[in-house]
Amino acid sequence: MMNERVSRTSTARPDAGALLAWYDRHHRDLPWRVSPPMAKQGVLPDPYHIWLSEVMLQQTTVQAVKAYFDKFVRRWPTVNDLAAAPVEDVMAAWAGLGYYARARNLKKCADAVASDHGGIFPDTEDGLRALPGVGDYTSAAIAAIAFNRPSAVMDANVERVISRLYAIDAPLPGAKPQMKARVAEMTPADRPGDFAQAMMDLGATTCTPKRPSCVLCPFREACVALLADDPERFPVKAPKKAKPVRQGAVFVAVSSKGRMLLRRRPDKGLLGGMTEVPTTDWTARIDGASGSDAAPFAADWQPKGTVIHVFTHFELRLSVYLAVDIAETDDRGWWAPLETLADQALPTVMKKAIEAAIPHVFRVPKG
DNA sequence: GAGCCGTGGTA
DNA sequence: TTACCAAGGCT
Repeated sequence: MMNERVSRTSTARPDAGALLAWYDRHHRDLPWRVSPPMAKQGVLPDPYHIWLSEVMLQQTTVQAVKAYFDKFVRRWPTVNDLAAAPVEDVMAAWAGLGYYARARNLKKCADAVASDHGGIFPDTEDGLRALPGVGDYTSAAIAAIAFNRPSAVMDANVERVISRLYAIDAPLPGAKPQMKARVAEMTPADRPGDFAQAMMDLGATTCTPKRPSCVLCPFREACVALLADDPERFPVKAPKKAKPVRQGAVFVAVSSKGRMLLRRRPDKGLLGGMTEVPTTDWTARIDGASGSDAAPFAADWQPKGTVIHVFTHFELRLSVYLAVDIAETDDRGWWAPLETLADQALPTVMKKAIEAAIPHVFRVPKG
């Protein structure tokens, strides 16, 4: 034919079938997932497992989530078990995973499902979207994966795949609606749950941010960014702001009975509802060390160096002080035996500070 | 819409 | 080392 108007300015249409075939061969085996052969026989996963994993996976890597998912399911096998648990236990179990509002909302959501829905998760996107901690992405993901509904599921992986497939120049997050419309038109009525998981697996393992493995991609003949030989240019994002530096001091007090003074942070805000050692406010950096004059009480505070911890929107430099053989008179918190520190709801920054004051204290054996 | 909200892995 | 990024939601 004479239809040689350039080799191929137009590309093949993205084929959901090709992606599903790729998924059948290259899917990841994950603890909460039903494998493709089972899924094709109509086996659906436990909605509780999918909900729990999806909340844990928000802005968090699969690698980090696996151990926490196993721990939660072992300890609370059903959503009713989680609803019956004290929120303090849930926060302590979540400690280290970050974004602690997720843990508070996880508990609220479990309570709502147990109380208002008889322990049964809603099976529609709108019904799920009304639950605490379940937003646009998570409601669509649960509806698709746990209930096989044809929801348009779009996370950061899918955004990357779609932005490259169509070479979308508009920057995120403004381009989200445009991208989601593309996802919706691609989502098949058959196997929508596997399709959603396939898109995310593809983004995580093949259509990676750097050096994507385009030669292995089921969309390689349709991808406009690859045709232009520059997949790494997408997705386009707004530039990020520099992180300011804040500083403060923390005070690790150990009593003559071998217990450490701990407190509970306010429910709202940074590390909300989590456990801390007494600390100053974390303020914009000032010249000169903050010193031990801001300690919760007078004692022989010994400087134990500085801990640097990077949060999402600022870097924190904490001066660590230690005092020992203290009388347990401070009642603005509780005195915890050192061998129980591992059971406390201590976020990572606090564990780092405590470890700086007392090396290896988290390995003090019980009994 | 934009800022807030953790942590650990990777290049 | 620095920078980027991860199955986002809430206000």
